[in-house]
Amino acid sequence: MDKYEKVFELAKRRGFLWNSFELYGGSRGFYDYGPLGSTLKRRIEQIWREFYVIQEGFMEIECPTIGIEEVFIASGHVGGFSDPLCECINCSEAFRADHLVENVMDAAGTLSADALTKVIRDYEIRCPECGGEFRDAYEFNLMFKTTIGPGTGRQGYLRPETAQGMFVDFQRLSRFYRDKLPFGAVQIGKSYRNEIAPRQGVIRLREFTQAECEIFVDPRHKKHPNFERFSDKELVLYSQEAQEKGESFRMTVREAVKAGVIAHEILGYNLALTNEFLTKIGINPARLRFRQHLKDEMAHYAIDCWDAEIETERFGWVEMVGIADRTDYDLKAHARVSKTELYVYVEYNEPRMVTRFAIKPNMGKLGPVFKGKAKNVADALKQLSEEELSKDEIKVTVDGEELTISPDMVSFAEETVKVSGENVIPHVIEPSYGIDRIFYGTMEHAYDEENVAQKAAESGLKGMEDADSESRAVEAEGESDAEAEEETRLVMHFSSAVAPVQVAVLPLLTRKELADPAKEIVAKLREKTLLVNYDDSGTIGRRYRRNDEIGTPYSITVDYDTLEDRTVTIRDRDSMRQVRAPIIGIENVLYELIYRDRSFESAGKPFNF
RNA sequence: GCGUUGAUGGUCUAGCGGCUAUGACUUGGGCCUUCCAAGCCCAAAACCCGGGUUCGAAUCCCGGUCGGCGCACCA
Repeated sequence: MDKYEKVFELAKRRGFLWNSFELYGGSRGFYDYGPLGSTLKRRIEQIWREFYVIQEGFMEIECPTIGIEEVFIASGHVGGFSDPLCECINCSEAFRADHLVENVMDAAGTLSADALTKVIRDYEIRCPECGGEFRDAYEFNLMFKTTIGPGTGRQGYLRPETAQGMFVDFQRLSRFYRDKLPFGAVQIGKSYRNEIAPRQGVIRLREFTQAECEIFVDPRHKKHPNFERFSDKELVLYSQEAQEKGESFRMTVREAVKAGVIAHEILGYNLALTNEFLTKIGINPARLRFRQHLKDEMAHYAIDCWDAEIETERFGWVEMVGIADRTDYDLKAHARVSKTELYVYVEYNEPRMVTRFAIKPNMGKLGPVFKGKAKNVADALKQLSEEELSKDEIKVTVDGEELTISPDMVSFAEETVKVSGENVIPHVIEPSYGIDRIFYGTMEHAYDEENVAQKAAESGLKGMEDADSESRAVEAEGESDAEAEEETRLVMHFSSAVAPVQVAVLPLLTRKELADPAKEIVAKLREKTLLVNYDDSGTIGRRYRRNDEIGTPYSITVDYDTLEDRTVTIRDRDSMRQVRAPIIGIENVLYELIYRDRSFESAGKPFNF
């Protein structure tokens, strides 16, 4: 069993992840989040909100998961989010049609499926596997199609990314932020891609959750006002150059921007922010790096793009977050298709006096002469130079017809006007998070198997060595060849910021006199909105193990001393140490342990070590 | 999508033509005055789906679904 299998086994068993539609045999590319999984995922998302919405101030919006066709025509997904495929008649192997004709054609990637079919026929291209002939090439679009409304309805698509919603709402957002750059918006939600072959569990799904942020910035000033916050932060960078050598390096954000490794401050700031986020939710910083997209891998419109990748045991380095400078590509595309200008008016610090050549066609005279064409004539006149306008007979060409205009029909002059600003199409900086992958990464990086005896010795726990040697003696008597099996415990080292259960409350024995105070404590903790698990089933050791497995950071145990002095023990998951603390105020102590980084030793008097 | 390989309680697994399908862990109820799996009593729980061969199929054959791996794909 490799780590992926172990993590999945635990995830399934403990209610983190289940295959969807299992009752009916399942369907690839879909997963259910179980009770603990949903909670863990929501807590990850909530921390994301704290970063982007609360700290950065990019408000959250929510758009439909179904989009109308125009949106994806503009975004390029209708035309470009597909690949031309071609299958062999003989062996049914599928190939990229454009790859097949690459050797005989230039720009094969731009050809339609029909054109590709023709090229394949003309050049008699055969299957590289078996030499068979090919069927016609066809486009396989990765978007789920649907119909809006009854009958033939209107063509709709399930969104393949949440980003388009922010672009489509650009004008409203700009207004909301009082037309002042920079501003941004985020969206957390489901997106859909009809993957040809989903694999690797939750790494590639057909329905998945994205957390995307679109930051609209002034293209001329890509400095970050708060750059100092992270400028001295060291990141592990795997730049284009570094990839050639195959070795990543550490560098501060400031240096990286200065050296041109990272394109600009805003991108650098956002890389550091992502680093902060991933580390906070429990990604191992030693297995986290930022990889720059290679030139041919980057979208043609992007200036620079970095993926936050984490190392997993089975899949190697996996992309978790993409952080790109998408320039003005998206806004321009939507402007073109919607025939609406999308820009922000940016005022100058000082109004500028601009001298320009102004042409004023005299519509009162042009109108009667040219009737319906007058407007076009006026437009044509505006294109002329001063020299051409100074002639006795001015000639313009309208709809292929050469017309002569007398000089009194148009006036022109140099004029000086005050210009106080200009229209700017913002550039978009986009951090885009794959929540499901991050969820898996959090699980894998939290997963650990520990030798209990060793752990107990490290933490200086009393009484456990005895128990251990006793059991060994029993085994040795029973079976001569039995190796003294070392006890291991499965433990999820979730950060208490994301742990789906924060405190377990355990009566030492299932007896009313212990259960009552335990339930009292549960109520107090819940009042502090802590996530509490009450568990009275099985021996105390078993319950500690159970909670280790789901990553509960703290366990409170009620024993018979509790009845004497109203104190309980608090156990720390990672060290397995315990302290004794009074029930009064226990909810505040736990709250501080979880949210205020209070040290465990300060929570009470040492117990059993 | 192609090839390959697998699918047995919640989990891992034995069985590979023949009565009520193996075992472990887990789980539920109870016992237990004391803190880190394997204490005691009791209980619950499985042959992926559909066809075929056969007197008889978890077991053999075919198809499907799902999982692993390889190829292809991954805006």
